[in-house]
Amino acid sequence: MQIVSEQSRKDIHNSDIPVVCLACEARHGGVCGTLTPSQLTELSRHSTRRRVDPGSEMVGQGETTSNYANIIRGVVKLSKMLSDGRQQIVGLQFAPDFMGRPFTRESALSAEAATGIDICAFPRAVVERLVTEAPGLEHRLHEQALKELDEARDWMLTLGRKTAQEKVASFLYLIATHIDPEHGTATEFDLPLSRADIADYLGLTIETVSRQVTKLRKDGVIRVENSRRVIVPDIGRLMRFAGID
Amino acid sequence: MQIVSEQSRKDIHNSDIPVVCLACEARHGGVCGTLTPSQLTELSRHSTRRRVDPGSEMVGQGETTSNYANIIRGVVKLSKMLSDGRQQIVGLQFAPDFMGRPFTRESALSAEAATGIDICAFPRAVVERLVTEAPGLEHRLHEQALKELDEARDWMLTLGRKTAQEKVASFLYLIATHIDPEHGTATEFDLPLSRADIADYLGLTIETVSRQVTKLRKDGVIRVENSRRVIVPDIGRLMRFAGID
DNA sequence: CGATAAATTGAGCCCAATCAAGGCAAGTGG
DNA sequence: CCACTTGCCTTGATTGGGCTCAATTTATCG
Repeated sequence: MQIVSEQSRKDIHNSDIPVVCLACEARHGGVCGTLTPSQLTELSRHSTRRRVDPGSEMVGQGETTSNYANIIRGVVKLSKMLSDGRQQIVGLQFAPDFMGRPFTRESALSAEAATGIDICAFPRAVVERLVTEAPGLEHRLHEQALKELDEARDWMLTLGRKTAQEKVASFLYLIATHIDPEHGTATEFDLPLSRADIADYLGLTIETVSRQVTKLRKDGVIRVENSRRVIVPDIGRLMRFAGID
Repeated sequence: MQIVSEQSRKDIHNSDIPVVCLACEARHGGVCGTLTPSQLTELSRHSTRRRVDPGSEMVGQGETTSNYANIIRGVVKLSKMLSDGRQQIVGLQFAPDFMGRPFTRESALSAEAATGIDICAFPRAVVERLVTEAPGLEHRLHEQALKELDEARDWMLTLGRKTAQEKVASFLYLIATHIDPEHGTATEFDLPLSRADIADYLGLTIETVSRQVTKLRKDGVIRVENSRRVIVPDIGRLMRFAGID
């Protein structure tokens, strides 16, 4: 985790918005959109932009967190582990999601970069003070929590009741809709997760994931250029294989 | 779903708190705790107390919701269904939880009374107006959402990675800690869910649930008075069977 | 190119699902 | 009061989907 930019965060006199925020890809999508220019300046003064390599752990299960962050680029996986090493990914976060569990110091899960990512990190104290001053900020965080809750519950149905085939199809559908939101009937994308990660997300083994991908390919539901690149000729057909309506 | 009390909700001149709220078991635990007396009066003016019989559906998947509610007594199960009928319970709510998904009109899940329950229901419009006036209310709803998110993610680990034995033990542990919070090392309680519901919550079949309960009984982890009443002589041992630390 | 990790494929097994039968308690009607 | 039904739970026998273990193949990278 190396610091990429250390340029001054001071406000610019001829603009209300801090320079670092002006060029930020998460300027409107993250939590920043609700802040006034002066609040944004205050936040940006304490923020640091970081690049994190794929596979490196950002927060460990049970650790005390000192930061919140916006994801500027890439995919983060949130996972939980049993004492004997069995692991379950409980959520994926895509740019420009907000990362961090408000109002709790100790993290109940671990956060790891699935791909290379860029984040904009803020000290928890600054965020928590801003929350009390800007009701719009808490509202935004609330909505993000509700979105994650909806996603978690959707995934519980997948984990508890779907077959391996449906699970893999559901995962591909999830990625398709998140990576390539303006898809037509056909779409194409790179998987942000390894087979091992996909297995941990679906509650399966690597081998089963691999076999089901092969099966979907043989059934003509997907085409596989290499192990990461996937082409979906007909999203509706993929949805049917995923058990979605 | 019959209306139990229709008494006047008007404020009493010699008290700041509405009468119906004074005697309410959820007065402090639900969302009401953060409101000022006048806001509480406003809310209570539009609230209706209802009793709902076990098994009756309160909100259907895909329906438009018109109400929020506090659970005064009993257990509510939140579930999702696939088109072919496979079902997964994605959450349980106990008194004095708040029920309802803020900021969304269409429900993504169905809510059904697991036991007999009492609720205090409010029109969504009243709640949503109060949210804009009382930042403390949004904060309380936010915390409830975060709590539910934590619980959902815990359960994802159970659904995805635990064995049938561990799942059933995890369920018993969950109920033990929610029904009888001030337990010592031993505890005893009635299961609020039928075998079919437990199966839907654990992503198992009723037969497997039944077999695992029998197995836990034969292993001396629990004693079973009748199919509903369970005695746990040693919570720590149950936790170990549940794969918790 | 060789080295190492990631992914695929195969063979056999095991845990939980399925299919089927029976028990138990509460309710119903003759 | 007893036969019958109904709902819920348990138990047994069998099947099968996904796991385990092992061998190859394919990608990645110095």
